[in-house]
Amino acid sequence: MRVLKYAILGLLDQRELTGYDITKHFKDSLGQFWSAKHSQIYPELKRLTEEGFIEFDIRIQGKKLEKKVYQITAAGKEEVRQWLRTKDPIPETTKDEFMLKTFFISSMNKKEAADLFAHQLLERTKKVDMLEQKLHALTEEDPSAESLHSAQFGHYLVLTRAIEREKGYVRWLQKTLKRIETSAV
Amino acid sequence: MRVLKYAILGLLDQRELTGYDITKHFKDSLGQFWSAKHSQIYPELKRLTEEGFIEFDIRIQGKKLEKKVYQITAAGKEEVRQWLRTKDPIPETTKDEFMLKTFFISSMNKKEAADLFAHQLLERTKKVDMLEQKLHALTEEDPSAESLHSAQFGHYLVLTRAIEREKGYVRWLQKTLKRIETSAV
DNA sequence: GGTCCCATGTAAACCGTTACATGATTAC
DNA sequence: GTAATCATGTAACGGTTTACATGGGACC
Repeated sequence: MRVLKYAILGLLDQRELTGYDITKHFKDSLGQFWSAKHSQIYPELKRLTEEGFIEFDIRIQGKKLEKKVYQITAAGKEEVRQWLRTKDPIPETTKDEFMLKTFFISSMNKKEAADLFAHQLLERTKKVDMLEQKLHALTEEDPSAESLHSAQFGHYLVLTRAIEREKGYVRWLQKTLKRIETSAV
Repeated sequence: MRVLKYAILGLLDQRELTGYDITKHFKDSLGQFWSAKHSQIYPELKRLTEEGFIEFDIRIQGKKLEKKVYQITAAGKEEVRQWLRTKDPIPETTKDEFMLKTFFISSMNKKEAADLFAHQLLERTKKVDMLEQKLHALTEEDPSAESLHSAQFGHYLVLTRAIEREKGYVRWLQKTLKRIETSAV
């Protein structure tokens, strides 16, 4: 598996980055589909360096703050390309605690179920708004982002996918909430 | 968190089950949104018994095969109800390795990207078919499953949600694949 | 001087998968 | 008899989160 390995190599295949920069990328749009904490990233960077897939320069910020700027090696580039070509089977399970609760809806009364769904609908709607603002900011900044040849195309694709995923969720929540509310007690 | 704890308590709140039965449930429709292997389930059952949320009877199958049939206790029922009422914030990240690769589309050439998307489209389309067959089987077996008051309503909801989730993914894949194929080299 | 952000690490605990291990029952 | 399924467990490993721990830089 070691997906984090490839996530880091993929990012470093675009530009040189510090561990801190990588952490920030996982808090941005990419974080909709993959993320890791800095406590996992720093040891992985150390390991990838030992394996020869990446290298670092130490740069001085200000007076004496040392930071490690990582670059991908030729071996690292080959490793990333091999991973990108690999077609894995799709996972059986995509974990979703809300849907687990939904499976147990017969253990809730009508009000409890309606409250749960209303809350989830509100949260997911807020998320759609947030994502649409991000997409707006991206296309403002780089109007060519929707083109295959833009360096931002991957960024554009994950945002559009995240938006459609959340909108689909919202539509299903609205439909199901109505069904719960209009059914006889 | 301990979501597996609640998944097991939720299942046992519906009916008594063995560890083996619980394992099977995670391979069924519920497995679209939560699952665990038997190697995780048996230790969790032991722990929940020690915590007083469940109990078991030993039943003899055939001549001497002993099986543990677990039942939820009053404390377990209260624990499940408290969890079902809890409104958690939605997770920032839903891990999806294919979308991680998509984010790195600028590291692929046009053919590699088209191949990757075509494969994913095929796999997701097969999954939609499989899920629709399951929904068909469910509504054949219990035509009242779409009603809030059916014991199968939770089962019906997870299936319809899984189908819509996968269909949304398929539509986005088709749209994006077309965009990749029709763009200039 | 304080607050927020930049920057890097380790340790412990927890969650999850793969592999190891065993044996009975059912249906053909 | 033999294969598939029922049934239960443990051990080792790997991935992920939370907490611990430290210090510099930029801005007000």
